[in-house]
Amino acid sequence: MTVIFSKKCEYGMQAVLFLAAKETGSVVSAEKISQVLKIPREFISKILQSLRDSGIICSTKGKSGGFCLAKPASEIKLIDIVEAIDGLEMFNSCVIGFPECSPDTPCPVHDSWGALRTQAFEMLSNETLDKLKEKTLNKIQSL
Amino acid sequence: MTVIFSKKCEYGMQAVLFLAAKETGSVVSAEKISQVLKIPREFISKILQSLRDSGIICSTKGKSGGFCLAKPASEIKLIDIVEAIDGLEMFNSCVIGFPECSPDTPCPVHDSWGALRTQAFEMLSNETLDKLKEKTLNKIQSL
DNA sequence: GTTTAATCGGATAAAATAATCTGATTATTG
DNA sequence: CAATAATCAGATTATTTTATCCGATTAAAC
Repeated sequence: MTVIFSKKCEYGMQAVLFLAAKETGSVVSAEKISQVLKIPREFISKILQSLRDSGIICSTKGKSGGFCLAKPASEIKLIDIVEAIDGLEMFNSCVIGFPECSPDTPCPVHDSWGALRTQAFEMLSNETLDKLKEKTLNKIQSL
Repeated sequence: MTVIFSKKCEYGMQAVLFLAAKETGSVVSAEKISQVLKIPREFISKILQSLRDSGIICSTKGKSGGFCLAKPASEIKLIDIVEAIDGLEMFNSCVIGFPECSPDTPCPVHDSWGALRTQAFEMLSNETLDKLKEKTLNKIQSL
């Protein structure tokens, strides 16, 4: 194995990036997202529901219903999606699994790993969805 | 969730670091490792067996048997343990789960994540067990 | 040689994650 | 108002990962 984010989180990021790449305010169904991103339909539905509960996206029911961003793409960061689905523990836990890895009782790679982890956090915090729009469109076309 | 390495891999790294912190040639039983590192005994046994199959450690059977490094601590890197247990795919797969993420069809964070991933790989490749010996001893005392 | 303390190997169990099923509700469209 | 197309909620199933059990084998110590 070796996973950074859970499947839920990966799919969630893909789906929200997809929504952000659409014209503002346009509504997309779970079915459509499932088809374009090749994610099992019922699974992405559940993930979208939880992201709605977290306030990142909105949903409308009924015919021609679907999902859209809950706020401008410039105000949503990748780290928000990670936090909503997987949580932020990984940014504060030991990479080799020792308990209570802290400056007082550091693991053997505490400092070197800590630096990397901070960089990863900052990257995910800097990347807002609008900045990624064009690249997202390109990637989606290749799927 | 959000995991870098599997539990197996985390435990494996801890155990091999522990062996490397002992005097050269000393043999440690799975029971002892389990107690010191607080890892379920039967589970760490299996992990140690697989690391022996990978040639990273050796085992001797019978009374006063146990495990020890298969080569000098200066010749074992953390990445070797990761490779043996979790494999190296994570260093070549998309962080947000898109298929075929490559320079030709990059995901929206391909470049920024790629740089971090390379740094992580290099860190794990530079850290040999002997360099980490003292820090390992300190950490183990705090458990 | 018998006891004891260890690994070994194969099967099994438990827990977590990923995915699916089903039926209800909601709202648009004709 | 009936048909349709969507979300919603709860239950269930499947798969993977984590952990355990048990009997066999091995070798040291007495």
